[in-house]
Amino acid sequence: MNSIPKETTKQKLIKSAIKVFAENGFRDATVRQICKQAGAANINAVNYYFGSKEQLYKKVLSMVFAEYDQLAPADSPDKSPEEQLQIYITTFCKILYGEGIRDSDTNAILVEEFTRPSPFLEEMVDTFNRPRVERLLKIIKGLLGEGATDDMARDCLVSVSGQLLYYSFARPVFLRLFPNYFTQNTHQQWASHVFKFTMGGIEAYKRDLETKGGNINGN
Amino acid sequence: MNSIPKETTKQKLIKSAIKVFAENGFRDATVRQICKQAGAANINAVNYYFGSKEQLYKKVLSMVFAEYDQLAPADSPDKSPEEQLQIYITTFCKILYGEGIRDSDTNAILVEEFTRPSPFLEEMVDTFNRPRVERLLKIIKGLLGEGATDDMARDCLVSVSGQLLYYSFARPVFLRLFPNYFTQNTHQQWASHVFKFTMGGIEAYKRDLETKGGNINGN
DNA sequence: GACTAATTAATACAGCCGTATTACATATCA
DNA sequence: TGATATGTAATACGGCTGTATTAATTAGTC
Repeated sequence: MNSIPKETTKQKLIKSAIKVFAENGFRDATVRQICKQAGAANINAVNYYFGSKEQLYKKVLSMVFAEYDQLAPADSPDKSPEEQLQIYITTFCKILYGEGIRDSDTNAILVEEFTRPSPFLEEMVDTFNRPRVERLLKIIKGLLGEGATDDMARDCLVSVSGQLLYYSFARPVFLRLFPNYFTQNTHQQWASHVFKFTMGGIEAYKRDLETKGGNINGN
Repeated sequence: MNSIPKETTKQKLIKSAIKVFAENGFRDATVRQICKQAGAANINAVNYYFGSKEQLYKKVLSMVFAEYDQLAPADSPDKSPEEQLQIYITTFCKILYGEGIRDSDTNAILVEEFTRPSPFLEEMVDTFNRPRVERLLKIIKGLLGEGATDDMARDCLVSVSGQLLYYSFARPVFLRLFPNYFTQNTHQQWASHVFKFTMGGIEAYKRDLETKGGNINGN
């Protein structure tokens, strides 16, 4: 009894759905394809277990976001802002590009959702992204030091996010330009570059703040 | 005679196609929608003038890339590397986010192509992106100074591109996090931030190169 | 005007889509 | 065992897709 934790049809469907949604996006993925890839499951399986294609997608989406959330860096208020930033960047690179900067299905779903959002995105952003963003904003503001404005911190945050997400979004183009990159570089290397580069960018603001004193016109 | 430069049906179809492809992507755009939006044009119009939906898309794509290429910053070898970088960043921000950081149809098509490439992307990259990338690589290498490796320049290039492209890719998420941003900020402000931040990042490498001397292990 | 080419319009068609319906098989448990 | 819930399978349906075909209309040229 309880011999093999046999994978249920429902689980197989979700697994298959992640793959098919990743490859084709929500609109172009078909329930027939999902059922077929899930094994012997009949065309009707998606509607039987999830009600509709849309509800299955919502299920998959929340799982993907939750998975990312679980991997997100833990809060470590005892460490210095610099260390916290480093942890943040490193962890994020590992999440996105871990195991040899590979294509990941969950990543593809997130990219699709970012660029062509479904009605569920806003809810996901509020639940998962916002808390992390606010934490990172605080870290960056701490690094900028006295006189730093919220706008400065936000711009620097975008600079960090842009660097971190670049390969997620522009991989095909980048691969055409630098075909060997992913065979020769690891996500750790990229993390260490982003950290160094970002600290340099923040330093530039700090120097400005120090020389200009309380000057309010940052830009 | 020659009174009004009346817009031909073909032109109207292309205009309409840009809009519909931008809104729905190649796969989900329908020729019926394109023809309808082009005015009185019949369902058959796309096939009559372009042969197929795919060939119309290819036409649109090459026009979009060509338009971007035309707007790209001109080479200015008389200027300092720093000025050249600034021109590059400023011009690019204007291309992507000009006229008040708005959504642009051509931009949406490019994003779709970047994240879910069609068979035509590689050709486009070779023709349009590669020359600009190589030019920017040289500028960055010049800024990094002696001892800079190609890999360093490439990483810095990605840092710049990531910052420049962020809003193109992640606009919906960003808007949810900072709803007022685009009403209060201009592309010039973003350009000046990216330039400052990037120069800081490059400075960080320079400092390393100077203190470490000929040390080959950059990271 | 008359003939021809170019364009526009109206349908037709096969194919795929998500979903609903119905029938069948297999567990569950009194 | 037999009744009942649960899962699986086969098929049907209306709707939309890209494209092809055919007919009607317009523009251009002698």
